[in-house]
Amino acid sequence: MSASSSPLAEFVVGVDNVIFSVDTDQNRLLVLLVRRQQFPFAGYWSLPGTLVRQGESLEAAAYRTLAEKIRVNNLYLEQLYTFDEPAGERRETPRRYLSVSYFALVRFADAELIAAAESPVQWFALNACPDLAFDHSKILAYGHRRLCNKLEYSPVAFDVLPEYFTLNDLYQFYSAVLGANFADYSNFRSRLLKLGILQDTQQKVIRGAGRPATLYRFNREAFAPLKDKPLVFV
Amino acid sequence: MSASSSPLAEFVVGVDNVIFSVDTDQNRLLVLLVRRQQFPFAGYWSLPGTLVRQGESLEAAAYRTLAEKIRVNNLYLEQLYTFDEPAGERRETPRRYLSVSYFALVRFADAELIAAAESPVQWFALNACPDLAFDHSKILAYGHRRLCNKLEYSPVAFDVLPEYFTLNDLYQFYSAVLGANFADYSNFRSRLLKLGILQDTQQKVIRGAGRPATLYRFNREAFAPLKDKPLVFV
DNA sequence: ACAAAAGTGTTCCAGGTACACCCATGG
DNA sequence: CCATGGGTGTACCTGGAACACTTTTGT
Repeated sequence: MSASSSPLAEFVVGVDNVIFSVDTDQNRLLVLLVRRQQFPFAGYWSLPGTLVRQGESLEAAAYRTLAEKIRVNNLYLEQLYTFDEPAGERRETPRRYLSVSYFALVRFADAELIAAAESPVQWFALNACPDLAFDHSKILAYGHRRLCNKLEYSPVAFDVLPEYFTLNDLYQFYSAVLGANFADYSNFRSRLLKLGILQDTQQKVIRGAGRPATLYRFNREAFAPLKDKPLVFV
Repeated sequence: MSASSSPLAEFVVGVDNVIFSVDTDQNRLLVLLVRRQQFPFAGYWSLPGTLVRQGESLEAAAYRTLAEKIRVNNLYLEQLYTFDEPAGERRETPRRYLSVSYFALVRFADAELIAAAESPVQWFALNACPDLAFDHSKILAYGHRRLCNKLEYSPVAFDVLPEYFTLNDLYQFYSAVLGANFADYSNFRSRLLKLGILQDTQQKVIRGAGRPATLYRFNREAFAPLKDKPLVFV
């Protein structure tokens, strides 16, 4: 804010998105990557990103990047972290680069990838992810931690599940993200039901053998008073 | 990353610090503010901030701002959030401004304010804080939430308490930040002691009337294995 | 002797864990 | 009638909340 003794840096600001989705059928946590075509790191996979344009907010840039790669109706998005270029790699000419990363969770069912010949885009299972360009592996790891926390303390899952879901869908969702090392199914059931935020539509759904499952939906009104209370979903 | 159809924004990047400290004697949570002298918001108090210089990392800029205002040996610092200028207030000429905020906690005992005639700097009790310049009140609120969370899930308190402290010091510290509406003293005691991360130096200290208190110190070795386990301090 | 501060112990209860078990459907 | 997945119930245990009580100092 003060007149400085040494010259100010001029920045170009980029936005990089960590876009997660969960394939509940296959019980896999997915991340969206694009294949770079240009120098540097040509041929490497990287997080979808863009540079911020004049008059465009950071968040708008994040949404634009997302919209260029997939068509999706239901998603959750929040800012993740701002990464400096490491001092070593920093090329001060002509302008310095700053990456503001965003974290998104999208509904898998209606996420439709926009295939472009020049920039292939693809879901990767998180545990079968290649080395990424730049410091994107670091950003991805950071995003994964955030995802786990979000899931435990806030109802993001419901932004991204189908409107009507079974308790088993919900359980699959959680275990895909958190890695199967959490509460067993029946305890998960009772905890969720006791919260009183799931509405029992009397409908049943049959999937192969076994007893039909009840369809539930998330009850936003019932959840509202619990917002930012310290409640735990797993 | 792609050649864009509309021109890129050029940024100047600033760093704004939310610097907290705790006066355990008076049981007050403090935040460091500076009084602005220039337009805009002349006369208002604001968070200490600076513009990022060429070749200077974000974090380095945060440390520099801190060092310009106070001399302190023990502190904790981490990035908080990156704030866009709201679309309304955004003046596109000549360059757009981006604020990366940092969050710091410093040891009160050895924090020595650097008084400069041109820019007064002062501790404010958080609950007696004036309206701040720009959107700094919003940033401050965000920082306070982060502080509360950090305190509950990580041992930042020990970065900032004196090396030797009584359990009551620790309790005062927590209640100054979290606002006295948490566990009572004796439960706090037993929980902390049971964690096994406090080392009982056999020394006692007498402060006025009452039974002498045991001095403890934080045992980093004992804590290491518990790192990033989900453990709760309050 | 009494107040003040440190420190210990006890009782009660909510909520998590780990199971065993019952229910409804397809093959 | 059995395998499969959905759903319920129970017994056990940990850990927090509240609070009574003891210990050691100053005045």
